[in-house]
Amino acid sequence: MDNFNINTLQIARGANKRTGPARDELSTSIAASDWHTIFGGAGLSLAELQALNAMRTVRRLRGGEMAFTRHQRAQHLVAVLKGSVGLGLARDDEPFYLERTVHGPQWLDLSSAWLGGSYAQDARAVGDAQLIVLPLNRMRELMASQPAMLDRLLTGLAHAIHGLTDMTHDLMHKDAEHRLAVWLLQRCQPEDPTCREISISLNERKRDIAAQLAITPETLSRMMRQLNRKGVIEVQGYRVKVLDLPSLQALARD
Amino acid sequence: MDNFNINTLQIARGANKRTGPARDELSTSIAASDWHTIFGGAGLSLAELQALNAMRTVRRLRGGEMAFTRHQRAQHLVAVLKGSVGLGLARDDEPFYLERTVHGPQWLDLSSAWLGGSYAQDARAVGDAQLIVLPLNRMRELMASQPAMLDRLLTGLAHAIHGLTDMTHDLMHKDAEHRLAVWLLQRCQPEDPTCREISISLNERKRDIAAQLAITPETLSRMMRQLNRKGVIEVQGYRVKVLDLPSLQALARD
DNA sequence: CGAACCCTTGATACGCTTCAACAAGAGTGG
DNA sequence: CCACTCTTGTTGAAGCGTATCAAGGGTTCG
Repeated sequence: MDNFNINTLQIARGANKRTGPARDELSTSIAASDWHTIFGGAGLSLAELQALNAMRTVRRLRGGEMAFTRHQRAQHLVAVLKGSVGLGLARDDEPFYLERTVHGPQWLDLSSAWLGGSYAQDARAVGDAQLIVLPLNRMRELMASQPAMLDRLLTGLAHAIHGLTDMTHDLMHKDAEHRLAVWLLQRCQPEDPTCREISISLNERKRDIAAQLAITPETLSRMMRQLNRKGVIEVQGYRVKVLDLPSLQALARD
Repeated sequence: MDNFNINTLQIARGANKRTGPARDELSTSIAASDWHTIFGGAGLSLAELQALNAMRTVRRLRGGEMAFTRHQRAQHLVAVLKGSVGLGLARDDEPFYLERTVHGPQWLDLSSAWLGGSYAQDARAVGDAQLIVLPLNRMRELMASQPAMLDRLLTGLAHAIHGLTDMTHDLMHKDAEHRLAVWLLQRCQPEDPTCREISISLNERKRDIAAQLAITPETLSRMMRQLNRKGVIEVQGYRVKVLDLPSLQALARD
């Protein structure tokens, strides 16, 4: 059958082979657009950009490498610049208890540092990834001189809270099919609405998708097939076509 | 059998009778200790206390009254001063979809206002309660003049994130018995450890406890009986005695 | 080629919900 | 005072949703 191997996506091998640790790099430049994405779209002043670029460290991670663990003291704000990083719980036995995946330019952990303790979760790079690391004390200084920066951080934290609130709500009251529908819709958001057929390409392992939905890979497979049978989507390996958008939205709405 | 009626606790009647709305009051005074509890225990300066008392409004709620709804624009930081307020989803049919309950002096919603949108959830007073309402624009001014206040807010937001992260973690991976054990332990924390018998008094309806644990009242009842049979706790109506603390901790630990 | 990893499918088991019935306390009104 | 109603919690039987276990096939790597 149309059974694609994940290696096509160049993810799993890197995530399971333990290649040597990557070195930190300072020489990488960060585009202003990436800063804007991370800080919520509002206009960053030139002074802010300069200050951020002066304090930031870029850390390159190979697939499977830990970004941080919950035993480390959190003294930095951490964002993902490129690639994907999974948040969850590392266990002695291999399987990483994945709970959430953070993609592209986005905050990875904005909250732990302020509490003066350790990180709340373990973080592991899914594929190769790049991290932006900002020391807390220098961020404090920046906030003192640039009050606008303060709002961006508060907004970021508030955004995280609302996302987690939604997540707990769904976990409490919605079943797996609903959560999958929400996830699929979130994934075909930026597509062109003029195109009649909306197509999603899954660029993670399906078991990682399942983990984020808090279901087993087996259940995810069954859900996919079920939606396929209903004519809502068409699944071909790592390619999902949305055939009946209204139905999918109905499943996600309630 | 030992079937206590909830009315003994003077909660349910107030929560279901729709008594008239209470009027806002400015004349209530707030103890400095309450401010400290809300803002995380660190020392608030005299100037900060004065500013907070100058901007705050105290709102008295009768049982069942809405504190805010997710259709209102969030322009205030809201804390619970006295009583308990439930966060969740109000539905057309009576039953309020309770997801979390906030007790005593504690933040109720610290995040929504920063996003410039509406509240993330509906909030409803469980019994009679008092709210502290702080206008966002005046909090901004205070933060500008008192940099320490900024840290307190960031810490509060970070604390909320960690709590929600734990919640999602438990919902994803832990069963009802575990969550109940965690809840019970959280409730007998401030008790005197020298006393051989730890006793907890449930001052909410059991169905509200169940809602917070994301289980049905029936399941909660069964779990209680199960723990009772195991000799871990002894249940008598709204009085729970912890007989075997180590066992309870073991259930909560993993 | 075998080994390792992935996904899928089926059978079975378990946890929890749903539905229904019942007991007991509190308020209400005759 | 009693009957009636409303609420709450409890208990049991049945059923749904998802996990678990086991087996099989596809692809890539060494």
